[in-house]
Amino acid sequence: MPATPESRGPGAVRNERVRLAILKSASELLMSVGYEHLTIDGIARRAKVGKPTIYRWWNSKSELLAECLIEHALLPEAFIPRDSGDIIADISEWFDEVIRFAADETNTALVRSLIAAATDNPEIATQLIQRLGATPDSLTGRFRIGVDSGELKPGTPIDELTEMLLGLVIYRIVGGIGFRPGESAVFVPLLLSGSQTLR
Amino acid sequence: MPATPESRGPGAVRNERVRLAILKSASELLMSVGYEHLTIDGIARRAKVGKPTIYRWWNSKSELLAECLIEHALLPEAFIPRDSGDIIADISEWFDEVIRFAADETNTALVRSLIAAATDNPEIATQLIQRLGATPDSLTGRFRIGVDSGELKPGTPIDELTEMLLGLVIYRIVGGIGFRPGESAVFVPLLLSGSQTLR
Amino acid sequence: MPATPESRGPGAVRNERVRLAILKSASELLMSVGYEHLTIDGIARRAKVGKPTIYRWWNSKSELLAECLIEHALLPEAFIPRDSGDIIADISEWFDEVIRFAADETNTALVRSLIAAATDNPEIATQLIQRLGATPDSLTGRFRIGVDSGELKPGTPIDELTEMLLGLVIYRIVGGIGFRPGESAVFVPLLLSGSQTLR
Amino acid sequence: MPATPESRGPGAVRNERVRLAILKSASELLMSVGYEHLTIDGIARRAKVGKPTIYRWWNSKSELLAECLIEHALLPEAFIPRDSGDIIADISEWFDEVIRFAADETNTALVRSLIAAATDNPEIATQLIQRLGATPDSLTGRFRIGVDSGELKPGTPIDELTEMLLGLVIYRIVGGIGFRPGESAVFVPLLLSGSQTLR
DNA sequence: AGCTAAACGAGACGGTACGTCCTGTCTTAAG
DNA sequence: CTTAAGACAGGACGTACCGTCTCGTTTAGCT
Repeated sequence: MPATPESRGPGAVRNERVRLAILKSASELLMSVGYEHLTIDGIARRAKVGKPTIYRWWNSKSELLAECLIEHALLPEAFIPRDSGDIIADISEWFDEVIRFAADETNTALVRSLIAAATDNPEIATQLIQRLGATPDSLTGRFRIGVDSGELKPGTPIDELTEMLLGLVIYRIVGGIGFRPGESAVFVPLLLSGSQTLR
Repeated sequence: MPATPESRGPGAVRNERVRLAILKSASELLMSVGYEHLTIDGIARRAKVGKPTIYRWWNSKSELLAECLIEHALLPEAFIPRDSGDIIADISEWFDEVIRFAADETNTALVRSLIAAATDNPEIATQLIQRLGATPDSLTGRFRIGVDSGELKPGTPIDELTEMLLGLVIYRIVGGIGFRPGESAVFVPLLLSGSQTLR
Repeated sequence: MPATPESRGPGAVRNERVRLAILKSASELLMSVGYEHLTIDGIARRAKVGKPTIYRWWNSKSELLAECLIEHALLPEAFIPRDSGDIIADISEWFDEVIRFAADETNTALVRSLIAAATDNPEIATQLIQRLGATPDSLTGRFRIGVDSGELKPGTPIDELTEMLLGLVIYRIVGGIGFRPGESAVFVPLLLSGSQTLR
Repeated sequence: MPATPESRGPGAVRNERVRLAILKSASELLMSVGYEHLTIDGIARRAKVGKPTIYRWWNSKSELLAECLIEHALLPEAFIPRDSGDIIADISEWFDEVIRFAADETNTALVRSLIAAATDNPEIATQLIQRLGATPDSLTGRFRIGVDSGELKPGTPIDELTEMLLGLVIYRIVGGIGFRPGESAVFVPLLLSGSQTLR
């Protein structure tokens, strides 16, 4: 059982270097072999760490991966829409960035792995969609701004818009469908047309 | 790959009873233990079949599951929208049916397992989304009818509408978010508002 | 169960070509892979024969090998001592021939395999020792002649002499010890000195 | 290959209890089912041990059996001739003891199994013949004493005498011939007559 | 010449064991 | 008390054979 950070007795303290080596190894292995073939043994070997050290701090592979996400060892950059005042343009730009990201097969394999992992750990699901855009300072936030500034009608269901957009991304990645450049021109107006105010 | 059915030389023929027993066992076990804990050994034991018999016909767990889907041993009923002439009502009804289905935790666990499986077998992805509604005689078809009958504007991006709707379903199931009854009243108009014709 | 030879009704008769192909394959495989790795599947494959055809006529691997020995498909030549009138010379010559045979590693491997097979089939043991020399027209026979002609004392235990000589050969082959050329000059006098008559 | 005992770094040390349980199980199973039906799975099950634990320390069934012999888990008692001053009597007594041992069908089955095993592992051959008598403190040794004390002629080929005697034993056991009580009276004088000194 | 039953090739099948890999727990020695 | 190393029980992996069982096809004797 891990000691609580505060009232610590004698003895060595948790070694941060070790913790980071484990997160790094886990991330690298996930990217190279995928979730199915990711093993604790492999992570321990690569991190030059004893297996029990991993089990001491994490209860499962997916818990470890969740921490990788939280620590930005995986998916280091998030996708944040600009605020130019033109919501269609900004969301389209966000979408194009996602398309560019997904054009790299390594990235889609990684996200697929994370979706598989999310399947048995809600924390990973949460982290993953936040990283893709479901946060107050990303997609959701931009929609909020749109409502507040009058670009979008009052009462526009912001969370639902976000969910449909991210759902689409996940759908395409799981389905192995890929994106065509320029698709933002189809999706974004389709989704927002009913919510825009007439100017 | 074994000989094609037509040009058969000598030798015993594939035993259909055995094939069905395996599909049945695989389906039942997937539902009861989930993809992570689904084992070939377990399937063989439950089907009272030798392990090599499974490997003779399928190369992997996921290939076997794909055939389960194709043979309707898994997700036996599909979701097919009605055509009442009112597309909002029909799609909402479809959505409500999905919500009812997802209200059962067993079902969401099953779909989650299938999404995990789809992660390393595109065939499963294809089958899964078809079963949920991405076919010409289901969601996609109903949108098509809507366009043909004039309910929806000409040029409405039918496939994209389908993808967003199914993406949303997958998003919610992966994320473990669940649905609230009546949500169709939010999503369906949101999605279709821009595509409807004025009457 | 094969029909009794007498009361045969209609129907195809046992195919001699097939029988010989099986014996040949079994012999060749035994020589190339050894008893441990000899498989019925392999024999059937090599003989281009169905497995049940083998099981129809033989109940076990070792039974099949026994027939290989009987049919001289294995160890085709036997070791037969000459009768020059000088028993020491003749038995030594026999021994030297055995040494020459055992100098070939393939042969010792084969005999080792046969000893292993003899371990669970007495028929193979019988055939093997007969082929090496335990028959009335081989080693045993030559000893008999020696007694009859007065070279050896009356009452000399012929079978026991044979057993010790063959036992030695088996001992050396099992033990992987091998023979040194000229060893007959040690063994044969050692064994026979007490049984010779004074001339 | 695990680290040499001296230069040990960290890590749990080999568990002796486990090692002995495996040797014991292997020995018992060999005696009860024979070499042909001896399985690693069975040994592991009976020893309540994981299969990989066996493979960690032994590369094959026969290597494991060799260690059983070395550790006296198999054939615990050796056959050691007395030294009464009368070599014929002593070797005959040794032989009678072997006959008594071979009268038990369990024992001959065991030795047959070991001969089969020796067939693909020279170490087993070595151990087996040592246990039967080919050591300086057993049969070979008694012959040596005979030479030194003048009972046997100087230059008597000691090793060859041993080989013929043990070869005979193996011959009989492989051939399933068995011994008749009192046979020592035939064999021992036959073998030694030419080597005895006249007193 | 036609019939029929056996033998045959091919190969599916239920099983058992293989030897490997991984899991999660444990033990040891070093710091 | 933490850590690296690694032994351990357990269990699933995917493969190789076993011996039995269908299949269709071929073949040889009998009618």
